[in-house]
Amino acid sequence: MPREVAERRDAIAAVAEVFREHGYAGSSLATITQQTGLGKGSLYHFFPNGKQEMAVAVLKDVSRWFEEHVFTALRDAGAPARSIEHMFEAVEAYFQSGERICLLGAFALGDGQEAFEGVIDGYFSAWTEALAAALQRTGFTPPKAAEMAEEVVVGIQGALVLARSRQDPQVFTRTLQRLRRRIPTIQ
Amino acid sequence: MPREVAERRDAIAAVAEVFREHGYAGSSLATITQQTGLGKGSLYHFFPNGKQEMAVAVLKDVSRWFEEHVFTALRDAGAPARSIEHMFEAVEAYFQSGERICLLGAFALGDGQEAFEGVIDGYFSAWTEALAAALQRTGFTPPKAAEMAEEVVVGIQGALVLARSRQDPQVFTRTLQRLRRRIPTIQ
DNA sequence: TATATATTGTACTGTTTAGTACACTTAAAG
DNA sequence: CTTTAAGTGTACTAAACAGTACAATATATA
Repeated sequence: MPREVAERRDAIAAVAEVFREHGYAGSSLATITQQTGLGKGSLYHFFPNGKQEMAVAVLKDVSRWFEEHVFTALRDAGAPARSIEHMFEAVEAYFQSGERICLLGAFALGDGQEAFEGVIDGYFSAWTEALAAALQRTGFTPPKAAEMAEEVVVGIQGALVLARSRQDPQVFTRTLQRLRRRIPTIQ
Repeated sequence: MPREVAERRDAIAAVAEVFREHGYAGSSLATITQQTGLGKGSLYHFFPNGKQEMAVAVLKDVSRWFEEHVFTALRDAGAPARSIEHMFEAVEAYFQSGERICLLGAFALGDGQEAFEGVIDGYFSAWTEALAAALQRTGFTPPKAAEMAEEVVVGIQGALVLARSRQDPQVFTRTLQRLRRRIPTIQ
């Protein structure tokens, strides 16, 4: 009866899209099976603890992606200006120029499942601190670098909220441009 | 059997708190009755179309509050700098210095119920445009005023996301201070 | 080909879901 | 005191819910 054999990795990516569209509480098992093509058998095979485990896996997966593709470069010793510009490009690509929301931000504002808190906090902490470190290496004092890092992460999250609210992705791309301009040491 | 008689206005405020805590899909009728103390009889008396009507009423109520207490003053002819400073104070009070989230932002990122889109878009449009008008009256050119208005609203929403994510309300108050400083014409 | 392990469909369970129906109670007005 | 309308509790329904159990199938290794 099974047509294809899937991997947990693919399952996570597929489930992520469902959560992105309907939120955590709004994604029923029925919705997830339909939209991913994975049956309950597969889902509970990969995620024995059910929906909550799916969500944690998805959030950790997003977090890991940013760690690998963005944060690590920001922390690296060389070329801070370049790693910051790379961050902006990666962010623009990841959020599809404002058409995609941030799952971690959405879950933070949504139902406050305690199980998600750690991952969400870790994600934003890692981002802010890695960016602050890079800004410091471009010449800013530690407090100024921390302030600017917070401003950038805040701006990105806020732009995603507004882009989705007004159904206007350009709010996001405009904001990224504005934030870039605000960092003189990377021009 | 009924102890007290309530009004629709009180019901909206009570239901709003439930949505704020659990999100739309995460708020079951059982949760709502428990947390508000209103029985199903009362709820369906005030909101005959059920949960969706409750949510629309709540969102419109928040929107109306901002219209009355913030946007109108921004659009008024006189004292733009004062109305902008008043906006920052009202916003800080309304969101309880970062401990409260924005329901409209949360619903925008959550399950994309089509019924909410209009209210959400209207809220953010009204805010951005009213603020831009006030900024223009302090001396900025129309495009510069529009850009700054967007920056402020984006910043506020992003700060609410981060404050909740990191369980650190000070992200919000810090951001408000930073945004204030960025508008030289109101100092 | 034989065996072991990973993966999957399906039928099932008990609970929770949103929403309905309606009798009842309260508060206000005459 | 009576009448009316607004507000309320409770019992109910049918559908949807998360999760379980398990036999059947696929894949890999030997």
